[in-house]
Amino acid sequence: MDTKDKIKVMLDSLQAFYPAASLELNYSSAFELLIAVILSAQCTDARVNQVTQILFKKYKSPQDYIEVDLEELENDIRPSGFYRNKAKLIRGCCETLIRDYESEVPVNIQDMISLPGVGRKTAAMVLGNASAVQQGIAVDTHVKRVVQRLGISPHVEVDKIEQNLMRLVHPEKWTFFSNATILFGRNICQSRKPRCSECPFKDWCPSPDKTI
DNA sequence: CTCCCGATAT
DNA sequence: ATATCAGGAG
Repeated sequence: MDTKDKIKVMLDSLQAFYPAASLELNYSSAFELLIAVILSAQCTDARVNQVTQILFKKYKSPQDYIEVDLEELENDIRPSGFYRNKAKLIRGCCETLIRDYESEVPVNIQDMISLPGVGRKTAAMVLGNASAVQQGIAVDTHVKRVVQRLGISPHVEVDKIEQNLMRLVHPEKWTFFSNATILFGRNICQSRKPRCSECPFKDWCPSPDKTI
C-alpha cells in the first residue's frame, strides 16, 4: 500500500472512530488555549486542566500575567512541570502579544511562531482549534509516533514530518487529522503498550507490536 | 545536543 | 528503576 492510500484509509477510519475529534484541553478563547498548550509540554491534559481551572479565574489577559511576580506565576503553574521555563515563556509570550499584537492572539502561523514558547506544534494547535485557521499540522509526540509506525513518513524531524503530511492531507482536514491522530495515538497506538489487536490498520502496519 | 520538571505507568 | 507525558529554547 502506498503512502497516499495509507492516508486515505487512515482518514476514513479516524472519521469513524472520532467523528468530532477535538482537544481535551479546557479553554474558552484562543488566548486561553495558547496558555494551556504551552503548559501541556511534557504533561498530561488532565493535569493542565487542573492547573488552568484555577489559573484562568485569576489571569484573564496578557497584562495579568506580567503584572504578578514571576514567583507567583511559577507557583500557580507548578504542577504542570517545567514551571520555571514555562513561567518565563508565558511572560515573554504575553509581553510580545501586548507589544506587537495589541494583546490579541495572531491568526497566522508566522506571527504565532514568533512568540516565545510557541513552535509550529503549538501554533498549529491554537490556530486550528481556537481560531479556525488551518495553516499547519500539529505534529506532537503522538502524531510522530503513529506516522512513524505506520510507515507514512521516513523522517524523524517533526518539521519534515509536518511538511510531508501537509502534502498528503487536504488542508481542510489538517486540524481534524491532527486531533484524531493524537486521540488514536493516545488510546490505541500507545507508546508503551500499543493495543494492536484493536487497531484498524494492523493488517498493513509495518511496525506490529511496538517496534518503534 | 541538553536542559527544564514532577507525576504516573510499567 | 526508568520511560514517558499535547515541546521549545539555548
